[in-house]
Amino acid sequence: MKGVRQRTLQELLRNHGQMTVRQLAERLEVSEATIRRDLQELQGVSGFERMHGGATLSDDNEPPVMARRRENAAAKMALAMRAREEIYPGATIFIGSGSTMGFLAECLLDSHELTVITNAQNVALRLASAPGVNIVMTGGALRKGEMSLIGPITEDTLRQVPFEMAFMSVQGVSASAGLSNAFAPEASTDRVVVNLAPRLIVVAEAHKLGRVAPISIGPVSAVDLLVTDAGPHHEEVQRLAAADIRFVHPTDAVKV
Amino acid sequence: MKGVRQRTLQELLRNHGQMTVRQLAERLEVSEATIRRDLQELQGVSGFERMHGGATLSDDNEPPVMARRRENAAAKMALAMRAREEIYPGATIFIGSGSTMGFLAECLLDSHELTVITNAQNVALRLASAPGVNIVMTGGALRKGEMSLIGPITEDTLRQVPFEMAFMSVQGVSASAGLSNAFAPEASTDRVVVNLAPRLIVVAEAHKLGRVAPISIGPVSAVDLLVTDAGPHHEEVQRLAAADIRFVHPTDAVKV
DNA sequence: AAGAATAGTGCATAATCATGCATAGTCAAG
DNA sequence: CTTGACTATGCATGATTATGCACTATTCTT
Repeated sequence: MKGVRQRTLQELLRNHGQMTVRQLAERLEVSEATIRRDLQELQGVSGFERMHGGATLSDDNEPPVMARRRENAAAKMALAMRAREEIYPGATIFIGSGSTMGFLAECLLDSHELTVITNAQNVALRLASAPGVNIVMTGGALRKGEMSLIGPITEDTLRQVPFEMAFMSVQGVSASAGLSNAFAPEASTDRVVVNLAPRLIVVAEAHKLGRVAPISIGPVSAVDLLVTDAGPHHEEVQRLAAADIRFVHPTDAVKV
Repeated sequence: MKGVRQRTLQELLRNHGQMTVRQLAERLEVSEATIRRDLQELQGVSGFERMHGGATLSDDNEPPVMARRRENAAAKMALAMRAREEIYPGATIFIGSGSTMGFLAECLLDSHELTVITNAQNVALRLASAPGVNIVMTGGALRKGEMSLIGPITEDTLRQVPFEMAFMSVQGVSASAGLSNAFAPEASTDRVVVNLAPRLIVVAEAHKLGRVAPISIGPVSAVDLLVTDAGPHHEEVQRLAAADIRFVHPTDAVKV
């Protein structure tokens, strides 16, 4: 029954656009638990999104980075707002790609006399409506999922445009393995940023601490400030603290 | 129900343009507190703005280039479709900025093995959902109204990335004064494109023929093909024909 | 500046979710 | 057939999340 039911489920979703778990359970004459299991299995297979209460069709041409915007939005915004405090008027800063950096852009909408260099489309688009912000984009190949520009052209541009500090988010931050990312060409660009940044500020949600992605970007010692929502009891935070990394928490700053 | 409701909420806003918290609460059958929480979460996600009493679509920060999209859409699309015919599989092309170029991007969504170099955000965004199209953006300063990248960085990038043909639209095309644009920094970038393009295809609506904008971009002799919807009786068309410019009409090609 | 309307917040409750376990099918080998 | 391994499903449970209500803070109106 399973296969047939799941096929029907997708059909229903396509026709209705959105349905609650209850509706699906009634319509398909199975328990809600089963519907939930089905939805979990079909995650990512067929263009719909799971959400509390039900599921809805997802814009199929919406890049993943935009979808990730909705995940954990509050936490990301808190991190972004804390990161913003490091920026002073008149600064020239680099902002990397990722949904958290999109939130940072959001925080900067009413800045004055700020110059932002970025390789991220979502950042540039957001800031396009900020009258007081000057935007410079790096060139490069467009990585569609992330809406970021990467590759040799990006790196060349970065070397031509000096900046005072760089904000970036990464897949993994580990005291032993350093900063890491999953996708090689992107990691190469990130490495250039790490090398060029006079001051490097890494923003990482708690679950990224201790994680190690395939490609190394640089040592943790390159990090001048780590903005995270992991509490001081988090064991990776303690290891990072031992490695002399300064980190701050969204609500209160802690210097170690 | 949260997710489903929030999707509906966005739908409602898009349709009504503006709604009070109370209206939304009644329509969605939840308390006003819930609506407020929803609105807070959706802040910035889908172009609406929160305000005292409710929420309204925010179209004020819509860049002019997006607004111009709606003007004369049919004619622009016709021009874009004609321009597309010049593109062959495997080509590497440059596409400039402007709303007409946005339509050209639209036409290319299901191309295969195409590499597009562009300095226009609207073009890049549109093509981001085209699986068969490789996108390279030039770097540069973001000109917010046009959503285009201009300046020395853009020009440097252009010199580094060879392309086979360039599509651009300009403010003025005149047999005597050549190609012209209104904004100096942008014109400088355009001039580089004109110089670098092995084959230059200019797309111009009828009202641009004969017009002369303040800054010259290059001579008409640089144009390899002019795509326009002006009929052969148009007097500037006749002058251009006399200057040995090939031009084509959206529906039928005319070689002069 | 005062009053009214709207917004934000903490908390108790209700809804939804994930998971373990038992049962009922399903299929293949004997 | 029958047996046994495997899968699917429903139900119950504890955990998580969402919501409404009451209250306080803020913002608008006059």
